[in-house]
Amino acid sequence: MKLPRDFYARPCLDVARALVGKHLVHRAKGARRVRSGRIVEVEAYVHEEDQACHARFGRTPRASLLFGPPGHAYVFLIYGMYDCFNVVCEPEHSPAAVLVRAVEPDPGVDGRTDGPGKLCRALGITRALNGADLTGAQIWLEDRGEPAPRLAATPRIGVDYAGEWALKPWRFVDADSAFLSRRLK
DNA sequence: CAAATGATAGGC
DNA sequence: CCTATCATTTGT
Repeated sequence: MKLPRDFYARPCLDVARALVGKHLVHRAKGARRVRSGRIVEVEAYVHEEDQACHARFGRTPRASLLFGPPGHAYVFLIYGMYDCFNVVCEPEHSPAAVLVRAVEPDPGVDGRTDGPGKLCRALGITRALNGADLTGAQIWLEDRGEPAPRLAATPRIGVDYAGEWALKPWRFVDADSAFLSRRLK
């Protein structure tokens, strides 16, 4: 079942934990098949005070989506060549998002999906989807009724510049997955 | 370990 | 305007 808007209108850390084990599904415009994967790794980015969050500079043009209503895609370009897919959560005016860092590819998906840039490439997710409604027909998340995974939490990857915020254990993974962007310690 | 590659934000 | 930086990936 497709996750409803209510799912996203909760505290970011709750949404992040709940997303592990759900499936990210993309139907490219005009495509007859979807490309999807089971989420095994996410990170939470929580409010302006979180010095790793794009909302730390306030409501800039790029970050404005984070301040908008929940249940929308936030896709940005990183290092000039990779897209990163995020889910906007929490009520309007409360900037927060969950970055999807790795999925286990569902059948029919080509290419690796064990990293935020790689999964976007393999699923065909680009900045054209920035702002897309996740309750729509283009891109969404769904619960396939599978058992909840065993979760582990670690600090977030690649945010060393964020000082004490870099130490928060806000990366959540399926501890039993072989498709993580990095091994668990 | 360093290159690739371009949008973004803050500073001047 | 100018440029350092960046929620990464890949190859040496």
